[in-house]
Amino acid sequence: MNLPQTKKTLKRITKVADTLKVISHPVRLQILEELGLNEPLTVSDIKKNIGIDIEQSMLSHHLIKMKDKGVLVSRKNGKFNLYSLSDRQILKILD
Amino acid sequence: MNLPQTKKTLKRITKVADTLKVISHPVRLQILEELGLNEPLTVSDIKKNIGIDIEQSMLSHHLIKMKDKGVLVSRKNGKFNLYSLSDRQILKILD
DNA sequence: TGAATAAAACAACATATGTTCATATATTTG
DNA sequence: CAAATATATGAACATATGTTGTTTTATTCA
Repeated sequence: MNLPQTKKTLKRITKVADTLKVISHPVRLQILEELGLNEPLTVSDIKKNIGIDIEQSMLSHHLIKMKDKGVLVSRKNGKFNLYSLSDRQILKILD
Repeated sequence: MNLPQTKKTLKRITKVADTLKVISHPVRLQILEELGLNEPLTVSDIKKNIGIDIEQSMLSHHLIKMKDKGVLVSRKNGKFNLYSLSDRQILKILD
């Protein structure tokens, strides 16, 4: 393999770094994977679905951080908060 | 886009997380990009080539961390240390 | 209305990470 | 051999991040 490459600006590279940084965590990757299979999902559904047992508040923190960085989006529906991927391209990284 | 996905084991996901974590830094991404264009490179070449002005020891730290996590490999040639990517697939992430 | 549910917010702390600076090691070369 | 060059190592510190536990806020529903 030999990808053609244009050099990226520092700004663009910093953006990539920020995105990677916020998903570089086992729980967060599992959240992404879960949303890759089924989208959108409520916080409680994600809690149920991902393999790990995790505190509600911890999960909420993870979700909000990823939302802050633009990896996830959410919309409210009654008392539920539905999360989804803002760009499914990110799933490629899981390989 | 709709990628077919098999759920990954926690171990595998943790491995991915570790790899992403160690490259989630603007300088490190630029190192990868540089090695993507021209490989292998000495530490001093990398220092010259990447856009940012960076301390020698800092650069060394970055390189060694990425090497520790298996992202880079290095071999010695005289007083030079030649670094290269251990898997060029990683370059895909830069997009 | 008040209990129950869903989720966010906040505070406190521990650990990890990035950074700087100073020093050490290895190799080449005059 | 001494000086110069290339790179790694290590200590010290600041900042960022993950984690836990507790408390709010919003919403539904009996």
